[in-house]
Amino acid sequence: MRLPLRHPPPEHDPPRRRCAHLEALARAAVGLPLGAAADLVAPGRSRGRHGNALQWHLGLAPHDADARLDWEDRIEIKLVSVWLRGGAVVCDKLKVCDLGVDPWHKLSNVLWVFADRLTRVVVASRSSCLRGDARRRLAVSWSLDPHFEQPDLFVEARERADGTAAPAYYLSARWLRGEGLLPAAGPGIFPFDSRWWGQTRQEHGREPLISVALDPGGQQRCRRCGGPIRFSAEVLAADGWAPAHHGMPMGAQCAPRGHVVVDGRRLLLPAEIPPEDMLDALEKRIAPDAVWRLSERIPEPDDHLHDVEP
DNA sequence: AGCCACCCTTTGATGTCAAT
DNA sequence: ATTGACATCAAAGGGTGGCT
Repeated sequence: MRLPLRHPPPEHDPPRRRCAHLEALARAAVGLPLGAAADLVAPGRSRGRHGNALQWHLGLAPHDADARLDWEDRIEIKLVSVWLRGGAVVCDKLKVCDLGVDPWHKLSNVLWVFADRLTRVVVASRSSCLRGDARRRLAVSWSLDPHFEQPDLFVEARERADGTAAPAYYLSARWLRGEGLLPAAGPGIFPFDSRWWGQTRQEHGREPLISVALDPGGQQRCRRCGGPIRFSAEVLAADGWAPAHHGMPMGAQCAPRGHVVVDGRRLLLPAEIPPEDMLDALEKRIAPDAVWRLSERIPEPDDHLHDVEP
């Protein structure tokens, strides 16, 4: 059920906020797999676990929902899952905040971080400030009928048996595409087959494990346990990834899981982290106490450039 | 016992093609 | 050329399963 917005749009542009430290971290995050950190900071299938993992990598505490902006109360950080459909990059609608919080403030200065839906590897980041025409375009949502006129910012309430609801602000997927925020198709963004993913996860109770195919020929040794992995070379060539069959012997980590291979040549590797560290994290070949944190590997600049208008 | 930054089903839009 | 049956595709929106 869609409801009217509670907060009217602002009539003036918000100040533009930036932080050189956050920008450096965002640049370095491209190519970073979030799965290993998610296992560390969030329980198995909790919602938003990869967003929590990103916050942790940026040096923040995995945050709870409140009205303050994530980064020094100046910049909101939003993780958006993306995948390839029909050759184009797409995403889902995105929750902004609960109905009690002003969404215009949340969206005033945002660092968007995009992660591939299949691999949970960060593929791009960009900053936005809701100013000028962008602000006026979104402000139109205030006067549109929430049901019939498809506003890009809307309130959605969930009817429950007891009549209560937890309404929240959402941004439409159309808005992210229309504003040109989504990254272009390129390395690291794979097609996603939600049917196969959902079925496989249901069969095994957990998300499938990823292996990187360095030789696209159709079989290789598992780098976690040494067991054989087989997959269709044709599917790998066509889609960049393929369902995989892990034969015996199988290690304790591999046995209870479904398996996927992704084409190593189509991965997006990080610029500031050694590729072998990236592959260790992507394939979950890393002990919980050894998971490295991006913020500890990226030096903090002396000047965060808070007061400079770019 | 609630809760929910997911993901699947439904619905509507668009494309294809053969019969008039 | 026009129409309608049928197939295919993507966006909307809400239910549900596993979490705290």
